[in-house]
This record gives sequence, structure tokens and C-alpha cells, in this order.
Amino acid sequence: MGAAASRDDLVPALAEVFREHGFEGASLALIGARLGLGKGSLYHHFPGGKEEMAARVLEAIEAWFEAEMFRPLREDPDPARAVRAMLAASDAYFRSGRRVCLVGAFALGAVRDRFARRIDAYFAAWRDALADALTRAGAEPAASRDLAEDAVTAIQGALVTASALQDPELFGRTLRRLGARLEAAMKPAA
Amino acid sequence: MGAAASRDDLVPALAEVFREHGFEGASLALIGARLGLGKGSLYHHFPGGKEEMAARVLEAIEAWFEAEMFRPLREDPDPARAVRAMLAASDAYFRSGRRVCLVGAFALGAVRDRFARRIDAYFAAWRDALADALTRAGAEPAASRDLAEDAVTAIQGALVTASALQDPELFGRTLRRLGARLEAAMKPAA
DNA sequence: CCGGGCCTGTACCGATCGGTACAGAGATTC
DNA sequence: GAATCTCTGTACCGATCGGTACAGGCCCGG
Repeated sequence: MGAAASRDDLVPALAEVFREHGFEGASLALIGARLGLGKGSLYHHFPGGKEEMAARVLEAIEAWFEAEMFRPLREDPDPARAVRAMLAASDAYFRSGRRVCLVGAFALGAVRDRFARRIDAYFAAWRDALADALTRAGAEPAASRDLAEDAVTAIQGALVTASALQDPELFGRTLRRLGARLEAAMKPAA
Repeated sequence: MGAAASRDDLVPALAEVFREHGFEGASLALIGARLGLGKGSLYHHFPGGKEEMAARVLEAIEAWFEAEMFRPLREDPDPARAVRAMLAASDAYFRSGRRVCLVGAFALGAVRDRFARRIDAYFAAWRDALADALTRAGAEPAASRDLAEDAVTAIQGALVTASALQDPELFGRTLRRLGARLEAAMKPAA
């Protein structure tokens, strides 16, 4: 379908193709068709081929999360607000469960090893940034780490089951449950 | 490596290959090598090709979960015990987070649509059986449904993040947190 | 000893895979 | 206006894809 109008839209469009078809399933023919580019152009912009395309996509995703979620979690003077913003940003980014997490999908597949460092870094940064915010919001450090792990896990799981059951609302319900758990932990005292 | 000794070991061995490489990544050459069979034998046992292989694998998985987890959840006269047994069975089946859920991996990929009914049925049966057990254990029906959805989601998410972070212990920690939440709900009164 | 299943390996098929080579279009620069 | 540089489409490469055809090995009942 639609050609990518601008060059800067190339990576997001690539991300969408990888999200929908996975790394192995996204053939160069398919990518070219979706981006409106022939192989010549593809290899001009990404001399490293598919591997570089995927690497650039992972890079862009990590940069987006870092700027929009992880940094606020670490630096916002109001950590509770940053936590709530994270949940809202998750709902927006994953299109309320209609979109899949590319990094999570890569983690389950055979490509995991090829991009191990980036995949690991993405989840570790998310977990650590959230734990930091929870601690700053008054939770015990140990409890914060536990809860942060729980939160990232719940979001990933919700993307899996929402996709499996074709039930996008499941994602919203999970975020609500998760929000309640996070709020409870952030209250300075029970 | 090792050839599958008996014919009955074919499907479990197939499942392992699909788990490790995904549907698209599991080529017939790879499958043949892992099962110690040539294409002739492969197509003799599975005339429908890869599609039938995957279908038989999903069938076998669903049958195992039905017998070992879902039915006990629905029928065990001691539902609380069945819930605890489910957590233990999950830990065993997924090798404490070292193994991935094939159904979940399929759900995230492009193959989802091809096996939509089976994937949907697997997760729906799990959720509904667990909700049934929780209700029988004294929880409110609405809370049971919520908690059951939460549990299946948490387990799937833990498999994603454990694989991503190469941290199998994350799976056990998630099961412990989940167990605590389930136990709390099963107490007849707070 | 022999005929006929069941099961197997192998050669082969057209299609598609990721990747390369290259010639030319279009704009820009002097 | 000629040279240059960026970007593009297309033809082509060997390898591999899923799948088919088929001949023969094995083992059985007769």
C-alpha cells in the first residue's frame, strides 16, 4: 500500500511491518511493497540489509520509550504522576492492546539471540526506571523492584493474551488492575 | 540431533522445534534433522505438511493442559488445591521459565490468524477453568473472572520477560506473587 | 519364497528467499 | 551545460523454501 512519504517515516513504517509479520516473516519483497521502495532504495538506506533495518527499528523504539517513559519515571519531580503517565503512554503506544510489542515478539522468537543486548536493555531499562519512580514515591526499594517487574510482566502478558483472544479490552482491564496495585504501593503509609 | 525413537514422540519433538524457532523459522530441513526423518517420512506422517504438523502440536498441547490443569480446576472437589496444583504444573511445564509458550508465541506472530480458533480456545479454556475454581473456592464470580484473566496474563508475560532478560528466576517470582494474590482471593472472608 | 502393505531416502519442482550489480533518473553545483 | 551526487528500479545471483514423485527397503501374512 501507501508509500512512505518522507524518508524519516521509513523506520516507523518498518517497525509496523516487523510488528505484524515478525523478523523472519517480513520479507524484503513485503517490506519494499509496504514502504513503496524497491530493493535498490532499501539497500541504499540500510546497507546492512534486514539486520540493519531491525536494529534501527529497535533503536528507535528504545529511544522513544527512553524519552517518553523512562526518563520521566526517573526524573519527574512528581514520581506518582510519572507512573500514571507511563500507564497512559502504554495504552496509547500499544493502541489499547491492538498493537503488539515488537521487542516482546522478538524475545519469544529465534531472533532473540541476534538482538539479545538490545532486547535485554529495553526491558531492564523499563523495569529499573519504574522501580526508581516507585521508590521515590515512597515505596520500599525491595517492594518497588518487585512491583516494577510485575508491572512490565503484566503489560507484556496482556499484549499476548489480548492478541490471542482478539480482545483488545483485556489490555485496558489489565492496566486498570495494575494501576490500582501501583497506587496502593505509592501511598506513603497503608 | 537425536532421532525420535518412537512414532509417538514425534509430536512432542515437533513442538520443541516450533517453540524454539517459531512456525516460519522451523523449516522442513530443520524439522527433518531434529526428528531424524527425511521429507518422505515427514509427509507420510503429516500429509498436510507444516500446517498439519503445527495443528497436531497445538492439539496435543491443548489436550495436555485440558487433562492436567483445566479439568482439575473445574472438577477437583478441593478447588484451592487445584489452583495450587496449576501453579506447580505451570512451573514444571514451562521449565521454570526456560521454556516458552508455543501458543503465546504463535499469538504474537503472523501465524495467529491461521490457527486463531485453537489459540483462542486454549487461552479461553485456561481463563474460564481457573475462574471456575476460584468461584468454587469462595471468591465472588466477578472477582474470579478478573483474577483468572490476571493470572493467565501474568504467566504469559513472565514467559516473555524471562526470555527477554534471560532470567528464568523471574518466572518463579511471578508465580509466587500470583500465588499470593490467588490465595488471598480464596480466603472465604478477608 | 513371495506379494503387498508401511515407511523411508532422494531427486526434483517452481517459487521465493536475502543480497548484489548496475544503469539511469533527478536534482544540484560549478 | 557538463560533471557530480543521491536515490531509484530492475535484472540477476546462489541458496533455500514447502511440497511432490517415486523407487526401493523393511517386515509382515500367506
